[in-house]
This record gives sequence, C-alpha cells and structure tokens, in this order.
Amino acid sequence: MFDLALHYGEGPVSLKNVAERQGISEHYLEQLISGLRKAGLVKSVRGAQGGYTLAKEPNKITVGDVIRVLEGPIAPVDCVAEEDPEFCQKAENCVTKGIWEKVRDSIAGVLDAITLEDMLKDAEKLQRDANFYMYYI
Amino acid sequence: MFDLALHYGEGPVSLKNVAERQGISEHYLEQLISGLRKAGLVKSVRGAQGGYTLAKEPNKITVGDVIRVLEGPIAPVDCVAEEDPEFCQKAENCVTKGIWEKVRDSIAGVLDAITLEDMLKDAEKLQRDANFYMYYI
DNA sequence: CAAATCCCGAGTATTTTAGTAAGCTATTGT
DNA sequence: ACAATAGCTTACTAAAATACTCGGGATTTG
Repeated sequence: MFDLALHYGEGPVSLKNVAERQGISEHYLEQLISGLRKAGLVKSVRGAQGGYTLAKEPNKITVGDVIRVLEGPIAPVDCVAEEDPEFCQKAENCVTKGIWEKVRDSIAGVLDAITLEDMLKDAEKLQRDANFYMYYI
Repeated sequence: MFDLALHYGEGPVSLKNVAERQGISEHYLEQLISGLRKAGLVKSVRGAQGGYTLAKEPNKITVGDVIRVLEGPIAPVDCVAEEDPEFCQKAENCVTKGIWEKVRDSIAGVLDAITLEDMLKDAEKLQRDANFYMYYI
C-alpha cells in the first residue's frame, strides 16, 4: 500500500513492479492485495498494462484500515477483538479483560492516526537524512 | 500474580490453591511461575505449608513487569523488540519500523501504568457491581 | 493471437502457544 | 523417621497461526 501511495496518480501499478521494488514475492502480494481490493482500499485494472491503484487519496487511508484487512480485527487477546470477540465465561468478573481493552484501544489509536500520506512524508525525511550522511562522509 | 496479590501479607500461597481458584492447571502454573521467581517478582517457600508470595508490594509490580517475564519483551514485530531486536537490512530506510515503534511504546505505556494494586481495586469494583445487579434483580 | 496482468484455490514448512507428563528435591508435622 | 506437602526441572506434544509457494485460469491490450 505504501508503494501504491508512492505512485498515486500515475495510473495502475503492476504487482510485478511492486514485488521488485519492495522485495516481496509477486504471488504473495496477489494474495494480500486480494483482500485489500475486496475491502475497497484498492482498485484493479486487468489485462496488459493493468495493475492496482489506491481507491482513495493517501491521506484518506490509515494504517489501521490496511492492518485490519491484512491481519484481521485488532485483538491483543481474542476476548476483546474489535469484531466478533470470543465469548468467555469468566468475562463477567475478569480483571484482565479491562487491561486488554486498554491495550487494544491504544494500538488502534496509534494505527488509526497514521495515514499513507504520513508515511510518504516519513519516507522523504528518511531519504533526506540518508543523503545528509552520504555527503557528510 | 493477581491471585498472589489478592492474598498478599497472608503468608505463602500454594499453587494448588491458585490453580483451584483460577481454574488453571497446577503443572502449567509451575512452569509459568518458575520464570517469575527467577525474575525476582515472587519468592518461594519450599516444603509443606510452602508456596509463593509476591516479592514486592502489589503497588510496586506492574502488569508490564509480569507480561515481559511471561511473554517476553514487548514487540509488535521482531525488529522493534524491547530487547535484542532482530536485525533487518531494510531497517535503514524502512517506513513501517517507526510505526511499530509507536505501537510498541503505546502498549508498554498502558501495561507499565497498571499495577497489581490497581487490579485489586478493579476487582473490588467488579464485585460491587455484580452485587448491585444481584439485588436489583 | 500472444503477452501481460489480474484472479483464485490449494498446499506446505516453520514457529508459536498453551499446555501435559514424569519424576526429583526440600521442608514440615506427627 | 517418615509420610505428606509443595516447589523444581526437563522433555514432550497437539493445535493453530504465519508466511509463504504453486499451478492454473480469466481479461485486456497491442
């Protein structure tokens, strides 16, 4: 998704290209992006010169959106999963459940606050810093 | 650890009792508490009438302390583990690493802010609420 | 038509998790 | 002394999750 954000507005990006640039197997990417497409985060264009594009602007997609599709609902333990939490008999007077809920919300808070656009900015900064050190040495 | 906190100041608590009260196998508890003892969070007393006690007051032990012993260093992904993070070639200009660091710190922040004493208070409240509903119905 | 791509379902190797099992060692009460 | 209690240690295991690979089909473009 970061790679797609990087080329947002330049037409469809093929998985072959993403695979090469990011060092991830094309087959594996296909599997991952399938879910992202079904979730409406990317659009696909079939056939030669086809590929994928983000379905929304990079600042409208959060890391939380992506993670929830790829990894499932945020859930430090199953009984406090964001979706379909696993039923537990002891839940009524369980002291740890409240703790896991706090953990879950704190994770979600972080992930939902970061957009793909934020990642682009961070990447630029990383690049600038790398260049700085290059010249310095 | 919560059960030991519950009986803090009453002498050693045997794993047999903890196992019965908390519905966890005694054998499994032995395995878990072994690490907690080595980490200095509990003290053991061998022999008949022996058992375990917290090594510090409940307000001096955080959930983070316990989790780190039982589950290892906090690490949403291995490359940002609190201890001995796994080396990654791409780390130099990895955009996601920073995100995972924020997630890690946010989890640690929650867990380190809750003490066993806090859990005792929460448990009391859960108990009060349960009683309230019992009378109400 | 052929090449480039997306699309889909199955299969797999490794690791982690949450335990079980068996047997030893230390202490205490009678 | 000795039996009962309870801690201590190592090894094993069953099930699930993870991170993939593999093969083949469906679409579109030149």
